[in-house]
Amino acid sequence: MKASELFFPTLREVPSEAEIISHQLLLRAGFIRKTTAGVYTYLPLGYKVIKKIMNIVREEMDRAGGQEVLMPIIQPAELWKKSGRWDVYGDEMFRLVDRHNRDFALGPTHEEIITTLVDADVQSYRDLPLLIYQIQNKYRDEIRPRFGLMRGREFIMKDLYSFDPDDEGLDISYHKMYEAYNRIFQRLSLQYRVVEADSGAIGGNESHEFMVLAENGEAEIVYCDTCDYAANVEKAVCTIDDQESVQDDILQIEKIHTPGQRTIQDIVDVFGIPSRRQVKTLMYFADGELLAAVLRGDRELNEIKLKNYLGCNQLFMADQESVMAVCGAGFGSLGPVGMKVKIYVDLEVTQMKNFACGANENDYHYTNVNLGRDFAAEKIIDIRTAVVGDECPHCSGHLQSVRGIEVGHIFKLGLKYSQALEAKFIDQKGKEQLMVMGCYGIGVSRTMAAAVEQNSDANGIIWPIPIAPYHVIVVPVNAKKEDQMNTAQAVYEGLLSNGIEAIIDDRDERAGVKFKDADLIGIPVRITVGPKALEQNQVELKKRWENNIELIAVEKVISEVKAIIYGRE
RNA sequence: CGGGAUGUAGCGCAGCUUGGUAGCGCGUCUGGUUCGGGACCAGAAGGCCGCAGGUUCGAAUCCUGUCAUCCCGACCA
Repeated sequence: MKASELFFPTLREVPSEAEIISHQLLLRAGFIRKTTAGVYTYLPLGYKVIKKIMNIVREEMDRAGGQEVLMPIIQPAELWKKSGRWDVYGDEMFRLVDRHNRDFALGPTHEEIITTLVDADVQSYRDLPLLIYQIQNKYRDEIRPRFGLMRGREFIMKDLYSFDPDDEGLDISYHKMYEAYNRIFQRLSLQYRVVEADSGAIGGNESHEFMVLAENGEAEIVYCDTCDYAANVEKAVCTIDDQESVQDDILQIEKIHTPGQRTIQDIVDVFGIPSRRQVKTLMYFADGELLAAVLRGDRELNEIKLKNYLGCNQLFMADQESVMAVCGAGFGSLGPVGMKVKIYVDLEVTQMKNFACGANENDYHYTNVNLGRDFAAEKIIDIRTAVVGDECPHCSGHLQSVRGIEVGHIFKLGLKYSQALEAKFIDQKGKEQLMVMGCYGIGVSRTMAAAVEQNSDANGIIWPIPIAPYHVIVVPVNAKKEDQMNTAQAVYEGLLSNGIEAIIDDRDERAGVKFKDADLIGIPVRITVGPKALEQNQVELKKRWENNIELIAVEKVISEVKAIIYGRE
């Protein structure tokens, strides 16, 4: 490709809307342009990267036994009503109405379509297992699209669905995908980590996320410093740390006057009771029912754990008025003693003795409160958010934390959709059975952003070779000098005929401009044809990720470049 | 949806407080000089001042509404 003909509008300045590095660089380097919030156009360079990622994904899906299809973006409401998700999915679904006033959605995911399809056309156990996938746009009207490609409302996703006759089959399919995903992210040359995950709204039991490690990642990952346990904080299990257990004698409960003191910190400041000797009481509505969650004063509630435990659809913090009406006190004075609603107590509270909490009466607290004696729990469960330093749930190690970008997520769905959509088959005994399903997603466009997030420097992007839009850029220092241009042209054509993807920067620009652009768009190998070296019949070779420049003979360029590209790939 | 901020030329910004008919840098175009890390000189094009309404002799500027974008929180590939 001639740079003079390539559409890659680079920007000198950072567009003000871009906050994180991948968004800034993809805009500046001319890979993407925003059409509207969370919706982007991929320009030639950007789309080349997307296609490379897609191809790696496709190869590995095929290798794992997947079969590629293409399902519709426009999906009829009936399917979603049948699965029960038309109402559950809520505002996140883009909805539209056709001329006959029928409801449709732009597909946010494809369980409904694929399950219906498989149900209609698969009747026998002989046809299972089936692994069906597609790479296609998904539509989710996110509450807050963000960070360019990182969280779009339209994005490119690979989604595979597995259908097996039984749980053992699902285990095999799940394992195949687990392995395939590892191969994919290794081939993409990304630093990533597989973590245990919450299965969220999609449902199901077992689930793993593939996280590309990056400071700007939206997800927090905790991992053990001794064993290989790693999990999304949303999921990370908290155990009781025996070291924390308080051995004191149980004391008499006391009510103290605490005028104007509302927060845990107030009680620390005024009474010197450390936050770990206090208990906080949070009020929530779970599908309309008010409840209290109680945990140690210095801990955070993990709403996902609570929600999963309750099995409710909606969980949100109660408002002050509702709380006042039921408890007779405001937020800062709540406590489990005398609480009139169900109390869910965090596991860790069982290790506490003689702690302080609100008295459910404004401006009063209790001290020396004890679980069991002073109040009863509806249930004692793990509902706190794991933090750095917690004991590992699998060994005696301790948890560390890093941030990551979720680029892949695999789920065991079980019977959730096959039940709702009646996806059945006839087993060997002639009996009708429900198919056991799994689903497996990779955010292709997000992966591109994640790759940039992980591979850049002050000058621009540094593409990993397997997904670089071009392998080599050939830069004649002065395109008007015939000898330089001729050599550059010869090198360029040699690369092309050897199957190497190359750009020749034939633009009548100063060398500095061409170097800046080459760095910005992140082409892995740069061949510079300049006057000094050319006298020796040499050219310069620079790897984007290194600072030094090598001089090599013109006739050796092809073999050198091949060694770099295929050596690293 | 709650909180915060911003909309002025392709990009980055000034002008707004104190109304008087729009400016700077970069980019673009033309000519010339240059030519190994975003050159220089000369000239030029390019603006519904987000949109609508109001106040005023007069609005980018003041008022009201509205739309859009971005950031923080709940959502997710």
